[in-house]
Amino acid sequence: MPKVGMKDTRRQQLIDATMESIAELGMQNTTIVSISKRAGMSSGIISHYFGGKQGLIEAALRHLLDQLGRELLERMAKTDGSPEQRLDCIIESNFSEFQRSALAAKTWLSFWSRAMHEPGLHRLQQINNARLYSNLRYSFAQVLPANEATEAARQTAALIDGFWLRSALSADPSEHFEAGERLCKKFVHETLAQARA
Amino acid sequence: MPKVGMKDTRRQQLIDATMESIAELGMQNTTIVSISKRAGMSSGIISHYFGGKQGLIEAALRHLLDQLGRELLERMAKTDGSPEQRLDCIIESNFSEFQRSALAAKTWLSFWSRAMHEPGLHRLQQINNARLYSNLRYSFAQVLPANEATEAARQTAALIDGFWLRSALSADPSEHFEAGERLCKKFVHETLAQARA
DNA sequence: TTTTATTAATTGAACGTTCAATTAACAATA
DNA sequence: TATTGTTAATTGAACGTTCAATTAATAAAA
Repeated sequence: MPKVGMKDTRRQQLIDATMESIAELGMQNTTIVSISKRAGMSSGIISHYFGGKQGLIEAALRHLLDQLGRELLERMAKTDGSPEQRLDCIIESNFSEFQRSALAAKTWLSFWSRAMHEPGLHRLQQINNARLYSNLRYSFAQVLPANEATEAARQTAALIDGFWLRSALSADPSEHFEAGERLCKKFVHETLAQARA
Repeated sequence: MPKVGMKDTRRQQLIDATMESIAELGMQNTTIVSISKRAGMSSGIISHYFGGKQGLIEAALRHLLDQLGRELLERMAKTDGSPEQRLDCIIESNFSEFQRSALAAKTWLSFWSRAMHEPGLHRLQQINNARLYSNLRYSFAQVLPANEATEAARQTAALIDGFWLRSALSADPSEHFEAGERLCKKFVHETLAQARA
């Protein structure tokens, strides 16, 4: 059965299976059996590749964060540097196709909840929060005075997370995501427009 | 040891202990033992009063929701009926002293996460969401045209949930809560001011 | 005495981890 | 080319732990 050089493939398959299991069953009911079954492997392989269940959970969150980061870089590269466009980019990458899938959203919310009581996850979570905030603040600060930029960035960050949360909990996440993205942009544009007036 | 008429007292003590345990240990690590120990009782009492752990969890969420609802009614009674003041009331009750405690916030987020996969909790969650949204929409609609009121209500609801979420996850929840309340009100007031202009 | 309230002990299922055994691919040897 | 030795990949049963639920026993109140 074994082929050499399967390490990266297997790790990715297990991470995918982890997110599927969390999205379907919730973190509460996700076990190493529910994960390994979905990946078509045995339960022991998880400890072999990730040192244990906890290691796999953290690797899965790291994967989500990486994907979000890469998404943002890609979109940023395609625009000129105007604050308006950069802010749109940030919003879009947070609501992008990848995020839009109910699978990722549910997984993310499960991580959020557990992050409150598990330092490893909490650290990753805080890094992500800080990155979103500082990206927003940087662009606002090119148009608004310092303290107003701070407030606008906080509001926008909360708006994004809030729409996300409500979408993940709603019966029809994708519809909610679309409305959320639109209304986040609306807020940003009106905030900028008011500054110019 | 047993006294008659202890039912309501014991039930409330167990609900309080449940929220303490969830806030301290997380839902993951909250067991009937961790709850009953905090309440100074034996583990069997939970099944006796709530039919089991799940029944207690749902009762605790119901208690949080009731408290939020009562908080809102109280504040509403103290104001005139202007849309501006009513909106402030809604925001204040969502950020009130009770909510501000890290204990409630963490408990709430744990519930949110589990609500995705447990129909009983999900139902309670949706009722709460709908109530917040319709309260907001009603007040906005007295000043704004229908579709703008809808959008403003959605944005405000997302803002509240977003600040909440970020506060619960932050190192210093109470400071975040304060800033959140202020920035939610700022959004509402500027939205109303723009409509009048 | 009967009922209500409560406890302490017990049970059985479910879970994560570990590890000896197995398999397949590869490399060296003849 | 065929044989053999080596290693990476993978399995799944066994183990110890933890948990929710149940049970039987106990104590106070009516």
